[in-house]
Amino acid sequence: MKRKQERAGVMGRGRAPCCQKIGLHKGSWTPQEDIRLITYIRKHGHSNWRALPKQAGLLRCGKSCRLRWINYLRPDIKRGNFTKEEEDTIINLHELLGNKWSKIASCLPGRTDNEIKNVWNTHLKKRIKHQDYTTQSSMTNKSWSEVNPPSSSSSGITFTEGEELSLEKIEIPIEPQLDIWDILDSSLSPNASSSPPPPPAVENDDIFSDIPIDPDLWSDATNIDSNTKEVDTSDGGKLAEDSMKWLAYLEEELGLFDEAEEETMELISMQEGNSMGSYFHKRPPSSSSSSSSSSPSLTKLVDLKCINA
DNA sequence: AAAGAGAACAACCGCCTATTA
DNA sequence: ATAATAGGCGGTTGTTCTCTT
Repeated sequence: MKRKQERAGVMGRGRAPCCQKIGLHKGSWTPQEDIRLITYIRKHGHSNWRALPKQAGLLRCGKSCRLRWINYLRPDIKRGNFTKEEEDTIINLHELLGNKWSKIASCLPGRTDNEIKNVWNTHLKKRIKHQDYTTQSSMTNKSWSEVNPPSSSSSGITFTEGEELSLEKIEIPIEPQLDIWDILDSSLSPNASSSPPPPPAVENDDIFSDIPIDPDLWSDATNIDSNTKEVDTSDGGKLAEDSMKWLAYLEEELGLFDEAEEETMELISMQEGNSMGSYFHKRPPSSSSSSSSSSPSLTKLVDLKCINA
């Protein structure tokens, strides 16, 4: 940390910081910031990360917002332990691509490059070292993939004889990818039984009233485009209700639950066990790595040309 | 029950690349 | 063709959690 401070303290030299404004928040994101970011992106999208924090009223730099969204808040993030299949896929792809985490991540839907990088650095690397060690005595002059041929029951990546490193296509088993917003929307139907309320199409700005914003910090932020506030009042009642449900759900997941809102939460408690919950768990249960209970239900052909490009 | 060690994870930093003016 | 800018990527670090003693 000290080194960082010293480095940061060298003004006037080197590359300019991405954020000119001082006074921005750093470190862990608060639940309030998360809600603010989610709500803003849900409503306006994220076409311009640099301008986003200003317009969303966040005291963060755009990069920080982007990272938070991509690595944690994105609705299609798959959280929880990596399956054996996913781990084997990472190992195989790392063998091919090296530390190209984003490319590896592109072959693992729902996983982020950061997450994959962490998994690799924490235990996959060790596992490989161990495997190398245990096989060293009997195997010589063999690549890792030769020593550890992917079986059809593990990684799902198929190596055709003679084309080990020139894959055009790799079969990667993936979980069926559900659009979280579809899941949420489906929860509105009378028959829906296990999904959280849908995110609102319109934000309720009142929820931010407790978040102090320094008006000077974003002094040029007063021109938040009111035209982009696509408030559709034609169905205002339902939208407001959706907003309440969605925000209440977020608050519960983010630990902001207020007993005074119990009434609202009753709506949500009926939907426990929903898949959305996994997206907001503070931290997945202790990851003694691979779960053995995965059952890939889809096999996707991934065109590795995108990787080679 | 407390302390220490190690593991896991979120987030930051700075460089690189693509895009735009 | 060049410079400026924003987005993306990979390496690294600090904090928190879990396990062991």
